[in-house]
Amino acid sequence: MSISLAIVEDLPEVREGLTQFIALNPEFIILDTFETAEQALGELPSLNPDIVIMDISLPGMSGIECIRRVRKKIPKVQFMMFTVYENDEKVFDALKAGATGYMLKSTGLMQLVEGLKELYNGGSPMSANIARKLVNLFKTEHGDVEPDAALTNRENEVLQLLAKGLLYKEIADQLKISVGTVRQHIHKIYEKLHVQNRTEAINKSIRKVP
Amino acid sequence: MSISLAIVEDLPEVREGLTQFIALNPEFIILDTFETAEQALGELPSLNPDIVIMDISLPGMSGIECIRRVRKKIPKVQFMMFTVYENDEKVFDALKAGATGYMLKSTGLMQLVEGLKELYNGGSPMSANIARKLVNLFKTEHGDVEPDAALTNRENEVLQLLAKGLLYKEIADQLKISVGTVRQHIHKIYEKLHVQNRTEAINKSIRKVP
DNA sequence: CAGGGCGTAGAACTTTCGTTCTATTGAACG
DNA sequence: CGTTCAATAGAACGAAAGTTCTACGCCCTG
Repeated sequence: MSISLAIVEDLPEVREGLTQFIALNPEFIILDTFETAEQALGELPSLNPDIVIMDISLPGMSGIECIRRVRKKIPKVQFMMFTVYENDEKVFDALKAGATGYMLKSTGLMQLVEGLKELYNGGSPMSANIARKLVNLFKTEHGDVEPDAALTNRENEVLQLLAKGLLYKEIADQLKISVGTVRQHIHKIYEKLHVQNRTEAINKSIRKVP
Repeated sequence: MSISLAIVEDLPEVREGLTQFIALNPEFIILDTFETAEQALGELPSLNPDIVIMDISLPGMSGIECIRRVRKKIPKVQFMMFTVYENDEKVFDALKAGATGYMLKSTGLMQLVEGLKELYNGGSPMSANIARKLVNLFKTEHGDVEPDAALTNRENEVLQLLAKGLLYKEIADQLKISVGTVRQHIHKIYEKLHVQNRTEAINKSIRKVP
């Protein structure tokens, strides 16, 4: 059972290099290659490959936008980013859009081929540098909180209500305490979370837990 | 310049297998090996290796707890998990504790050695299955916010920034428009969403909390 | 080409938020 | 038994947020 591929890559040398190298490997079948996201967008839904190897910087529509749109039509296709971009924004945007593999062009074709197999088997192969970005983000969002940053029970109650968008007065009424106390609790919460306002506090605490 | 290692692993066969295989590779020096987390905890701070290869299931203290404690003393040491555990909780706990590499014992020694090099060079090598867990978590937490159809493009842009907790002034700066306009957009947003303030708007559009 | 939606902008105003300071009570701890 | 901390509370004040009104240029559509 072979793995069917499509390639979206504007540079002819890279595209052909990829095609030829992958063709050496009998597990893969390359169904088609595209130079632009627009072309790919038209053809991919009917091609329905197992995996699309996707560049990011393309003339016209970006590879990321292309993923977003193609996935609406054929959600089970896997996307392997294969690009030079290594900055956080591009990486995270690609993953948000639905890419599940992310290999840098600098890591070489051998690893790419290994990665394609892993991707097909449900893994998320990625260059170690890319994985590090994810790990770092994960740690900033879920990292062990400093001891003094732990909120008290009461503070957590207040935070829950705060997160609903209630006014201080409404929170006070609901908890049967005064507005002054509410203010006090909230002030402490902001202090412990190192934030300046309600929205930041919510983003830092509530939204973290899936 | 060689990479110095320590190994924490209770099973003698695995420990010795690792030692011997890695010894074949001249880039590495194994400073010491430990059978328990407690032993490691005592010795690692003075050994100060570049990388610690860490098992999770150990008699007594777990490898994860060990990482947590060792990192307090020598924060720059890198930890490579090398374990059979593949369930989400263990993986995420290890990463929270400070592990930066996570390879499954099933992936083989060759890849482990490759991973050690990548870890030393600032990457986060991990088995593709482990990376997939991270990617999935990332997507559930940062999943694309499909812009609310009722809002105009501009209004959606403003809402995104509003949701980050930015001040009106900051939103204005970022979008290169005046604060008056920002106020105007936000007012329209609240009107369309039938809400009274920032937090309610975010709950209704982005977080979809009822 | 008139009308409507959109994006822009500012003025004037009220409400809410957030900070700072001070103070009291009760529980926990060594 | 003093100390520390969570929870309570209020006063006073400045900083943002949010409302209301007005206005203009642009583009699209009937």
